[in-house]
Amino acid sequence: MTSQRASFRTIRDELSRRIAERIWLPGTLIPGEEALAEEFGAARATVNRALQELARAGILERKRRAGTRVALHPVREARFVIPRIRQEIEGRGSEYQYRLLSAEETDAPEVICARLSLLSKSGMLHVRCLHLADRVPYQYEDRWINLNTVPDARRADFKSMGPNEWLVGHAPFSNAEFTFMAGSASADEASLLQVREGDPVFIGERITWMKGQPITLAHLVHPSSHRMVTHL
Amino acid sequence: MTSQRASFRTIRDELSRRIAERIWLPGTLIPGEEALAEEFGAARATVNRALQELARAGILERKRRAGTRVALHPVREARFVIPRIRQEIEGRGSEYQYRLLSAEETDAPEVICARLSLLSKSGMLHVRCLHLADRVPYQYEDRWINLNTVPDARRADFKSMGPNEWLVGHAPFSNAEFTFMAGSASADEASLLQVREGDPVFIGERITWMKGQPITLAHLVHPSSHRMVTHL
DNA sequence: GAGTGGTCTAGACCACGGA
DNA sequence: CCGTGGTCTAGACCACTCT
Repeated sequence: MTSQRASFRTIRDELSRRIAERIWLPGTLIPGEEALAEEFGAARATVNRALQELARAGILERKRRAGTRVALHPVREARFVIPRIRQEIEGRGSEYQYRLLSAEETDAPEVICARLSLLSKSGMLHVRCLHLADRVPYQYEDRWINLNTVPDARRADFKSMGPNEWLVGHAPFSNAEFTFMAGSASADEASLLQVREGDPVFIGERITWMKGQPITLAHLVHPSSHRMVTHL
Repeated sequence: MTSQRASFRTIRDELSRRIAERIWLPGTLIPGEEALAEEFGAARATVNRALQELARAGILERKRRAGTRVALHPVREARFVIPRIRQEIEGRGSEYQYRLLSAEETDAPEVICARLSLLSKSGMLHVRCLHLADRVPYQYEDRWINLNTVPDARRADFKSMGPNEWLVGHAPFSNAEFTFMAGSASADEASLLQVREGDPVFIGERITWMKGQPITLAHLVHPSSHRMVTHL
């Protein structure tokens, strides 16, 4: 018996409760949309929306003809926000500062070409900069921008605005890959981040594409005090 | 002119295209649902679904009365799968091995209590184990389980099954926090992971709750060769 | 108050894929 | 084949919020 008026939210939460409280065990075939619609006194479309949300969250598995089952091996996903460095820092109430270290058009080394699946190593813009929070080094950014895809970047002024900030405003991406890892600070990175050489660093790498054309590869290095936190 | 038959997918993609190709610039107020429905020859509900998906993805911002705008500061999110270690390793075609190092009921140290907001330090199960891929250390797991929330864990046998595997089957969580960071291998961790003491390690920490009750805190340490990858 | 998005309904047809 | 989920429609009412 559910006293609440029908709504995809209440239905979703009630079904979610039945799964969490193990009334429906993993692997159980749950009633069809029609049956649930009748039970909750709702339209099938409403039940459908509730079920789709749970399926998207990974706690239900739906197949035509076979029906809907409680996921046996819930492949749960979490989300993390793709931070824009200025917002990230200012959002915590810290003062954001930016320092351009270098920006030059040059040939890309082998590693970079390979990482971006580039045929030609020319027409690349190499930008290095530092982001600070409350005057303390927060992130060192080493970025390659593909001028063949984003020719406008040649005229961009990275003295006052970080390349990420410029890119979100001028070159939207359709596709991205994020990699996170741990590494050791090189001599350069150490002096910029004010840590000792060889100290652990948290590294994020992003590659973005627009319709299959690589836009940019960003190598983002944080001191080991950095935390990347997300909730589910 | 859109030649495709109306469907929330085609509408979504077409709107997405207009934004990506800067036909609608960030901040633009786009036509209302009714108008779009007419343009695409679809019902308003169909347009609504397309718009909702784009809003959820962060590229549109919708407000009642104010209409729908192209997001100025697209707060984009990416998803990552919460891996179950066995699947993660076997999914790459590697052989999974598991080794229990210790499991004992003991008082939790201050740090752990604080992290879990626990009032009492008793009734905690401390489990340490190692996960290997192709006989190479892959992850060292140091976990605290709250027996007050999950009393059944006392009778669990962690000799053949990792605590994560046991928990997903016996104690679903309603809420979780994930933290990722870089650190240095302690002497213990170094010998277990077969790296040198002080070498960088990639650390993941998860805390899970069931209805506000803390279930477990897992501290997961990977050698620095580890990569966490996700796409958008 | 009024305009916009948010949700629900009843009915319909379609597509997939298991039996 | 045919039952199940996937999607669409036309219409309706509601909720929020800007003016």
